[in-house]
Amino acid sequence: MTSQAAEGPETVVASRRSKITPEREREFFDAVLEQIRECGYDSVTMEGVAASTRCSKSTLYRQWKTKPQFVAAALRANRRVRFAGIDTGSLAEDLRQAARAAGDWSGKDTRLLQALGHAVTSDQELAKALREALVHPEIAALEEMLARGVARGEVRAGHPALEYIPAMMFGVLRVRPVLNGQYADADYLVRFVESAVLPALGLR
Amino acid sequence: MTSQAAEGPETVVASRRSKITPEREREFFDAVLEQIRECGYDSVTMEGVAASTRCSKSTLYRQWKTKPQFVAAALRANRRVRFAGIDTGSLAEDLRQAARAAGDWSGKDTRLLQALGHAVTSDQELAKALREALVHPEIAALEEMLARGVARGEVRAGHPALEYIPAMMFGVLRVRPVLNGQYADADYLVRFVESAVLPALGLR
DNA sequence: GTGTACCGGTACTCGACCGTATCGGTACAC
DNA sequence: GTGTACCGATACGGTCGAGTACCGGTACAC
Repeated sequence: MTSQAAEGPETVVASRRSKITPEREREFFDAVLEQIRECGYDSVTMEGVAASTRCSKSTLYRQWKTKPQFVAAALRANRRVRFAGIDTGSLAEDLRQAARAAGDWSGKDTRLLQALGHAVTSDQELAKALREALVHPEIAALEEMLARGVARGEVRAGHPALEYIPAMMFGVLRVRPVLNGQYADADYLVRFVESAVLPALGLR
Repeated sequence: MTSQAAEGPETVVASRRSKITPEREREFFDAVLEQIRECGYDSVTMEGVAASTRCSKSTLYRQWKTKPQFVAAALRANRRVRFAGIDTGSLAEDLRQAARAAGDWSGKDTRLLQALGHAVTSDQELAKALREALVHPEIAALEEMLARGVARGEVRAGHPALEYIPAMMFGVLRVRPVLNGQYADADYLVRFVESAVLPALGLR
């Protein structure tokens, strides 16, 4: 519904939806994601989002049929690879930089992932959106790093630890709050890379 | 209210609450935890628990004042150390057995942790109960293993990876579903210990 | 047998939110 | 300037669950 293409006589549809600019849309998306982080998925209401963005509930329902669809759209719009473009020529340094980059976003992303973690078990589209927005891109970037390291001969191909590096990075990021009561910051993650990830790979 | 002590003339209060036996209580607790795993914390209703255990809402509210208190009580009653008593005399083998034990409970605990993960941010008592039921005991057991390994000289005291082992184990357990779409079973975790944890500690 | 305390059932109030409908206002198209 | 389409506001009916109140039944104490 966001932009039900075709069928418009000949003028492009985009010109019709005059009011909701992409910037305005971002406000809606930012608002809903922030409310999810703060109150959890279930507690987020369309009314709340409407109120906090000073728009009307009708406006939201005109654009998105249901809450999960709305949230999924927000996630897709939020897609962005945290550590894309990291390529220092050294796997160890790549991983350190990835850790730093992840640490800078840790709080926001962790809370979002946590808040949505259960909702996705009951909504396929939401699950897909979450994976494509917050999980897959980062995993793919990590795997590329590792592949480059292998290609350069820094790590033997088929090294058993390779398979677990993404899970380790993500996992530590994810559970630190519940273990230590604080989000994993860049320092913590870099030290983790130095102390556990690199040794596991036989690096350094 | 569960047992508002004192003041009873002289007969012990326990004899007064004749009907709800400890076994019956366990039914309530099991039911609510199961519903949390399935539907998430927010979606669990006292009505639902009452219905599924064929008791009255009044009965639940007589024992526990609010939903979070009820859930917290259920968690406390559920406390149990998954890998207590593991002590093979070898750190590597201890960790392997811990991985196996964790894998056997992976699905249940992971779902519970996930479902409650966000609710705890808004209820202190619930957070404490969750930590004491599912997190701290396991962490403590892990740290004991590690301490024994250090004491036996298998790992140098102050080894930098030591600090991260619990987070690694828990983290991998926790994020596997979102990365691979399946819970971490015993095999996966044992291979993880072999491939990443032990090498990180310089073992094996 | 009598009393008591708690159980299970039902009905209730109250508040929150969903999703819809209605309406006046306004930017933009032409 | 006129028309149109969408915005924001508000109001409404419907649902659902929290928590409370009441009530009849029953196990157990004595």
